[in-house]
Amino acid sequence: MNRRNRLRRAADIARVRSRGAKVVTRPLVFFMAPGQSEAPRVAVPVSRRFGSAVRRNRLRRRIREALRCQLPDLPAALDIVALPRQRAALAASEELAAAVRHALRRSQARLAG
RNA sequence: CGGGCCGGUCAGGCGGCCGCUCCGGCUCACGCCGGAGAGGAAAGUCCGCACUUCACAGAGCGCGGUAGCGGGUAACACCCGUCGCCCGAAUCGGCUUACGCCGGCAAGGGCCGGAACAGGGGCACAGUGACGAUGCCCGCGCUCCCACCUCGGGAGCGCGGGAGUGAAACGGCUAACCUCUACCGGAAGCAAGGCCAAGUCGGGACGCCACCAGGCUGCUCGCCCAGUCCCAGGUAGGCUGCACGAGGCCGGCGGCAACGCCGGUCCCAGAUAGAUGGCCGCCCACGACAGAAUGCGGCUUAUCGACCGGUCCGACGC
RNA sequence: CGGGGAGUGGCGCAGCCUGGCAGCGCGCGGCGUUUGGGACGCCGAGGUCGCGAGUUCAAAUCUCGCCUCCCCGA
Repeated sequence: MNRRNRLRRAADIARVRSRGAKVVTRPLVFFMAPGQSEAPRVAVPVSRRFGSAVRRNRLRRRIREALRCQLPDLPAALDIVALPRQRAALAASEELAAAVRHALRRSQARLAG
């Protein structure tokens, strides 16, 4: 997931979290909103309550990998914030990927409707 | 062979597919090719420096730190050597019926380890007495007084002794109490600091000739300066600082060592919601603690294991 | 990343600087008072002083090293 696909500015993250569409899955909470960029952009905030720097880095990398695998299916100009819940640290990689697919279906239905 | 102790190195490996960051080259561009890519503690932030800003950087007092001696270093509370004190197994010696107790010996480990006749302060409880005692108790001797048949009582002086209490009793302890001596230390910190862009651009207080604002800070002096502070409101972007360094490796020389000098060789992370990941196969003793954020030297703490080296004691063999 | 502060009964705090007894308020338990409750009065229980070393005869207090929590700074 290269730099073009990252949601980087603090203001953008705050905008998506406050105004974006919200989809809740077992391991993750997704916020999605239309963005100004051509490419889809993603941010994964991991707070201190997930443990040490090693544990936080590992959780963020696994979530980002799950998102990267679905990157070709993402619509352009969509900003996503994937916020992990407490049980996300124990979730298997397949569970994270399923959560991403589920969120994508829900958002497409919501945007179409 | 048995036992004790010390030091160092590494931090799963190989292969395949899909991905991330930086650098170099090519390309109008999408992109392609090549190279590099977390730690011994990156951690805690406990010390020491570099660097930057703060009156154009000064003085005195205060305050803080260090502490045998010598050396190393950019510097240190770190490291090395050495002196002193303490700890330190079996075997050994002594005692004991025995359990066991006492004493001494190694490698090695630990020590904020200057000064208590420069001064001030403190030493609870217990105890006659605790920082001082020419004082308390007991015994003996001498003198005097009271009483006197005898036993006796009191005062003073001299000599001798004081079990026990307690950490400590005419001799100490405490400077990780103040203090003294020697040496060191200006303060704040890369969210420091510099440049650019965007943006709101109201109100109040003090000051603008010399003290009376502020700046170097706790105080005094000196110096600088036209702004300083508070409330409300706005911004939360980019570049730089920022990675060639007290640098790594190899060899030689000096030194007991820490370390230094000389020569050769190498370029070795640089993110900014923050780069090392995901999946699969094989091997083994089945993988711990843990993720750079200005850089470096230490200390401390966490840590599954693997390997290497050194040293001391005892027993046996030659 | 950097700077600062605090851990003491169940809760909120004092004591620490200047070392020897851990105390205050609320809460809790029992008794009294009341028809009962509250309030009030009397009595009482409850603390490894965050953890581990060191200095001292003696440490909540002094020194050093850890742990947890909180606050501030572009």
